[in-house]
Amino acid sequence: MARKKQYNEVEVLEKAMNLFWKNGYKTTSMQMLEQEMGINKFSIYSSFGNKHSLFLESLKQYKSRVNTVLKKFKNGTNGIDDIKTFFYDSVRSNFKKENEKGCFLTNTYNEFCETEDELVKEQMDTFMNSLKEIIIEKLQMDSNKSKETVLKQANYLLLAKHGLAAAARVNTNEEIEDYIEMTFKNL
Amino acid sequence: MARKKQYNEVEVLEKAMNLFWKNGYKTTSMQMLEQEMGINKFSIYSSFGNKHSLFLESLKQYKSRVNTVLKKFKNGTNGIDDIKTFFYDSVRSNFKKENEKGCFLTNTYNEFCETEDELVKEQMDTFMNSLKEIIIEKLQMDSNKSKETVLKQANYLLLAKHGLAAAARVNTNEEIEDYIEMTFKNL
DNA sequence: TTTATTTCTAAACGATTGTTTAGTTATTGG
DNA sequence: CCAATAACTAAACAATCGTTTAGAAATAAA
Repeated sequence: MARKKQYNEVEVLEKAMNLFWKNGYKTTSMQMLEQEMGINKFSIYSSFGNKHSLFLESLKQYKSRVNTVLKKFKNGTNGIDDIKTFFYDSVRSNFKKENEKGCFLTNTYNEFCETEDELVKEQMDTFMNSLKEIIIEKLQMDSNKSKETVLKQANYLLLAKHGLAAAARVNTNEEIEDYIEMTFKNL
Repeated sequence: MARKKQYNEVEVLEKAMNLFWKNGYKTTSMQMLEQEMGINKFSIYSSFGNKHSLFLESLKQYKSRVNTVLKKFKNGTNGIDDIKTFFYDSVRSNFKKENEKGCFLTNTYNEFCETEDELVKEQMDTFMNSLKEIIIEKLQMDSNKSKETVLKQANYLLLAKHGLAAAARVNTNEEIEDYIEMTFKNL
């Protein structure tokens, strides 16, 4: 028995996510969010609480999107080749778009690694850990590898993935492709 | 015929650099700088102009420090081994310290890559270009490599260096060591 | 149509941002 | 010792930050 919301909460969250993704947390102001989301500050606060919780929601939204890629990754049966495909899939979204924003999670990791924001760090860690698990799983498919080698290579690939995500913002598609190919030559 | 400065400009600049290095530009406030540098806002402004120019000075200070490592790198005669040594030297400072701040230039690159701050970008580009030049030079010492291979490997190493710097903030010394060894396995 | 309830607009909130200014303190040269 | 000059302290500046609030507009049920 009252007025209806004139916006879709998922749609405006998606827009907020893209803005945080591009500019980071600190640089993105409520004024910018207002403009990008197309709704009033009041509406933002009534739907998402405050800036920080809106950021956390954006992170979760991103993770649920990434989860699709992660599931495909997990379900593969080709060992190292699956990891390579995952690397390509991770930067694939950037290949199409005009503006490369890298990986939202990695960007956030870099922005928050000196802070004491436990909520954000928690979001990061759960993702990194599940990623590491899958990579180890894939590497273990090759029965020739010792346990030590598996762990060493997993660390290598995790760090390479982190670096790739960071570098994907400023490098060309060709450079990125070369990098991935070279990375897997070493295994 | 007047009062003397009660602080050393190079010393306080070094302290400002460390704060920017750790927290980035946006997160570091004048209040934080006041406290860290141990001098009043007035003194900061009279010595360095404003926050932005203080940041640029901090970048230059960092670059001049890195230049020592870069010169050693350039003067080597061992080709790829020199590059590897340079990679180790680049993260060496982190090995000792309690708090890993990564590479100030890479951190800045990541923070500013979506902005239009030409002065900061200029500082970044000159460094990246000179780095790429040296890497190509080193790779060319191996006369077996084709021109194409050299360029491809140079791009690979530059991206790996970028990624390493980004990851060095959140990874352990062991992981970093493993990563570098793996990176140079098949060049 | 009226009334209750919710969403909207827009202005204002206190706190913090980077920056400036007025006034005090200290040091140097005469 | 005195006067001139530079560096200090501390308060205030306007602008912007994230956040809240009061009142108008709109919609559903009676």
